[in-house]
Amino acid sequence: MKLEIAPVPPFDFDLTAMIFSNGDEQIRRYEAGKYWQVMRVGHKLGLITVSSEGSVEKPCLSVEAKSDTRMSSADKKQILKTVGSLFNLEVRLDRFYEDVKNDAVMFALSQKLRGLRSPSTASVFEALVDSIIEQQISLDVAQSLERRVVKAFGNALKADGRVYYAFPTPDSLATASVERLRECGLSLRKAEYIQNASALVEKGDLDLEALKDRPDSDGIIAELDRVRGIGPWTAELTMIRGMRKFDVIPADDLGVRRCLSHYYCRDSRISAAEVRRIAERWGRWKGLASFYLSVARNLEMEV
DNA sequence: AGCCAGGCTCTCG
DNA sequence: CGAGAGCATGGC
Repeated sequence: MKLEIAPVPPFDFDLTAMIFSNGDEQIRRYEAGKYWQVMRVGHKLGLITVSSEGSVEKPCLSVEAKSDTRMSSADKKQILKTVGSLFNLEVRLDRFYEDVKNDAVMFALSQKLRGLRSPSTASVFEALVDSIIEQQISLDVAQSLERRVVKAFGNALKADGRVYYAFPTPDSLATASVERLRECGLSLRKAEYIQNASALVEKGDLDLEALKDRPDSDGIIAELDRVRGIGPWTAELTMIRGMRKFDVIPADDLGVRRCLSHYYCRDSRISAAEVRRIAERWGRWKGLASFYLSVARNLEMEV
């Protein structure tokens, strides 16, 4: 089954999908112009493949879905919505670029990365769990732990003779034993954090999707902060990746500080306060701007 | 080899 | 209370 999406330009699908890929072909991967991952569609799973049939300025996406069962029209609608969320298609990049024009560095980088969108997760829960896993350890380590958790607790979908995995549900992580979580390489603490937070979500005591709709970012951070294992860093990362709240910036984040310092302070050591001061110029786009900086740094771009 | 990596909690003094 | 140890794995 094939569907089409014509997003608001600009959108550089290939650049965005490449960055979103976690390199594991059973979870999500971008290869030879095609991006794929398993999605929840209603109560079933579907393998979704996305490719670009347009350009950065005239984007057009082709979306293909494979499932064990037939897709209804409601299913198709949901697939389109989820793809839109994953790639943040509703974000008005043109306004972001317009709003950072007063910042020569950010403006130059945003021109070079024109059409890049920050990837999001299908659920807030996924962003939360990922963020907990990523606490303190290097991204390489975190990614390997994430893959193990997804394969151990996520639902499997067989398609074309291969097995793919969807991100685990709150229920599956809530009922997972700490021992089995630890077998994925998680520390005792993180295993407890994840199990506990998943149980809160499962019981309805922590309604992440409802939190997402709250307008005050400080309130959301405060609410998330009450959960064991979630501090400001984890809350902010969850908000950026899972809720599309770009008015926050994880100022304490080691990577954010390094990137920001590279482009604005000649690689000198800077404090979180300094990060916040500089980030003020990006207004409601702080989170997106910091994402642009990290990508630029990874691609070794210079202004 | 050993040290550090996109934090956070718990335990001391 | 504020400071500091402890945590897991992988890369350098």
